[in-house]
Amino acid sequence: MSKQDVYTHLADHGIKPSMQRVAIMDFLLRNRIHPTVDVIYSSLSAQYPTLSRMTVYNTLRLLVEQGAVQMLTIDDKQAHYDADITLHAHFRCNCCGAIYDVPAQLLSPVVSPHFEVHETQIYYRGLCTKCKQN
Amino acid sequence: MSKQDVYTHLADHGIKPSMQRVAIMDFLLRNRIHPTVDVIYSSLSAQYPTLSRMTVYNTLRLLVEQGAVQMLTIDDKQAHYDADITLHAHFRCNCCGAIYDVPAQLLSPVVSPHFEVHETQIYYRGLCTKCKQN
DNA sequence: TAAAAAATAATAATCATTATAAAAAATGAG
DNA sequence: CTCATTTTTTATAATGATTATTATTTTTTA
Repeated sequence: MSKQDVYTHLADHGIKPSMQRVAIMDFLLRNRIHPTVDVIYSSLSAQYPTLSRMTVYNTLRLLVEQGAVQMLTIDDKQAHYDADITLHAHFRCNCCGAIYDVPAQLLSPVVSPHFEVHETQIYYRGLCTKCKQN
Repeated sequence: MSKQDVYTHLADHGIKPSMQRVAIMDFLLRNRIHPTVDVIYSSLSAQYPTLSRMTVYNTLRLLVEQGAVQMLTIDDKQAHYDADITLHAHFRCNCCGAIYDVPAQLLSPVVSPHFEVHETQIYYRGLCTKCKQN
């Protein structure tokens, strides 16, 4: 995953690259931790001191609109973001808040002939290994 | 669905009945529209003028904790609530915001031997019939 | 190179939700 | 039944994620 790959990924989704967009997309591609806006902002602040939290919000909205990233609403407090847009489910630990990828069983895409489905999300919640032990 | 059924439903989940709790549970059982806190509060305000929005929040938290109601995070803006706790999925129209019940295909409950799954949610998003026509 | 457009940043505002504390209602012992 | 204790509800204020607004900077283009 080189910087060039990030440019390609953005271009594939019709997004013009800027320093900030590349940095945010790159962070999401390298850190598959389903970060929040604040995690992204805090992580990039050191390297990009002028970065604004607003730019993180704006960029993520753009990335989601263009289908380069998906937003997870598994956490009722704040949105999480995932650069992996292939079919998979998510597990969130109710104790530590960590979100894990889970292979998704294939679902019939036909919800109803009347509804036009654009997006499918499968969420599991419970306790992760670490938190079960404590 | 009589008032008595509401009392039974609450008792089955270890919840002591109060006028407010019965009213909120009753509303959820009769109105399968996946309402928000505000919809519930507004709908009951006429009949219960002293009802506080806080009581709606508190009661819903209790109902969810006791498993009498499930919270939906399909909408990133605000929580929606569903008295139907049987296995089913949800479809949300991105245009009008309405949330519909969708029969759920059975999912293997085994996410990972390491995770203890307490809850499963399946969300679809897209366009409903009405909004497709416009 | 200058004007126009796009993107970013700083600040303030919004709004769902939570925290806190006071008031009211229910419970229970004597 | 009555007073004290606990529980529930209510009112108010605070929090915090997100959005709106507007100024500034950067990029594009003529």
